[in-house]
Amino acid sequence: MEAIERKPRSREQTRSGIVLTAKDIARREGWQAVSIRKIADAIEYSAPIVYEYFDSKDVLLDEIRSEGFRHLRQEYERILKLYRDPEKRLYEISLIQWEFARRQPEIYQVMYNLDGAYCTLPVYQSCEMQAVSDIVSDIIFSFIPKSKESIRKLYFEWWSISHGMIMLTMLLKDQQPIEQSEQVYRDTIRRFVRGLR
Amino acid sequence: MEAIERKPRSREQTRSGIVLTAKDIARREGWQAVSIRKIADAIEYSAPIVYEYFDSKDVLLDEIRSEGFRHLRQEYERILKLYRDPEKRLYEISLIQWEFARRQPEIYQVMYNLDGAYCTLPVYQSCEMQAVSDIVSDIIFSFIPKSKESIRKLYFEWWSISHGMIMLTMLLKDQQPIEQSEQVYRDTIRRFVRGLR
DNA sequence: AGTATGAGTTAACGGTGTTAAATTGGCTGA
DNA sequence: TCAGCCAATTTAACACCGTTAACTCATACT
Repeated sequence: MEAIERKPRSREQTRSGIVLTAKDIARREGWQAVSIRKIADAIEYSAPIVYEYFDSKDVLLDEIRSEGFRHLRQEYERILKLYRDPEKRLYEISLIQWEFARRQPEIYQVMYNLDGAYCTLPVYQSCEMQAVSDIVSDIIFSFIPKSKESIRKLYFEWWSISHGMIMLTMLLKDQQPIEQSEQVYRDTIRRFVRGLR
Repeated sequence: MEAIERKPRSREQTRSGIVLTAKDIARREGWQAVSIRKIADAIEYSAPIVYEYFDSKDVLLDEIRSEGFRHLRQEYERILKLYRDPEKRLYEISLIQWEFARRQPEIYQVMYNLDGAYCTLPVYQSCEMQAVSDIVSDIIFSFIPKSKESIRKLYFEWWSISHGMIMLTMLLKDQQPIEQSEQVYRDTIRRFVRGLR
């Protein structure tokens, strides 16, 4: 029916092969080097095949981005199960964020259109991003049950500190040892969390 | 000798025309839409002419980036002349940073490779960026003359907060009124500056 | 046997950065 | 006046890009 001799792969395998290859090229050569033809070569198909799985390169990038947010969400929820103390929760979730950006920088890049990664589909209003935002907002709320506006503001602050430090660390990665950056990150987050009491 | 009838322009005029056009396209259509041919069309030349002024697109982007840092530096120094109090200085410089990113987002983008802007030349170790870093570091030092490492850490923190908030504001610009973001920015920076005492 | 289906390919369009070759036009020297 | 040169500028080309239409071809069914 469908089994070709080249290399029998299910539709799902091919699809995830595309995603995997895109991420692989991005990791090794940067997002600006990721092209449909290069992906097709790697999965041993011609370029138009990719379009049977993704309507456009934009949609492919969006998929990878969503995948990133879903992964982050899972990790967040793992932390929620592990700890009950809001202070501990927020601190550990911040470390998860750091680890994620450090271990999979190419995913972090495509999530926020950094360093040549460019996906035109808007990040905000994506339910995957909303989900991770909500988790953090909820933790902050359980901390200090203030008005929605206050929570929003504090979440805004938390995200800015975390994301800002991650970005600067990426920028200086050849200049400043990562351990040092991580120490500053931990200290600053800890101070922020303390400050919420 | 050199005056052509098309439109007599000096070498310097043509060069700045290229830069101006690049920024203009970036502002209106985003950096991913900036192409050598489009720039050439706008300045009424053919594409190869651009290469007589800039060795590559990368170098052109780098020039615009450096210009951005130089502009920022000038504004910083204006503040230094205006105020002597370190607290006031750091606060006002933070506002300058905010204003700059708000008024010329396309420049801010190319400075840090955001949203499709991508320049492969490294930002760090560029003396223009070093200059603005030094100004802020010096202010922090005059605040609390601690060790070089402490200053470095505090500068790292300041930059992260400022840059993080600016990025998140750009991300949410259609979601959240900019006045609200600005209020949070001011508050957070003020708190940071106070915290330095 | 003949045809329809579907997977996969090739070829094409208009775009990109970049460079070599060709062209133009004005000036100089004979 | 005309040949020749030089500099400015353009055309044409290369190899890539995202994307789509048209084509091939083997299989399955009538």
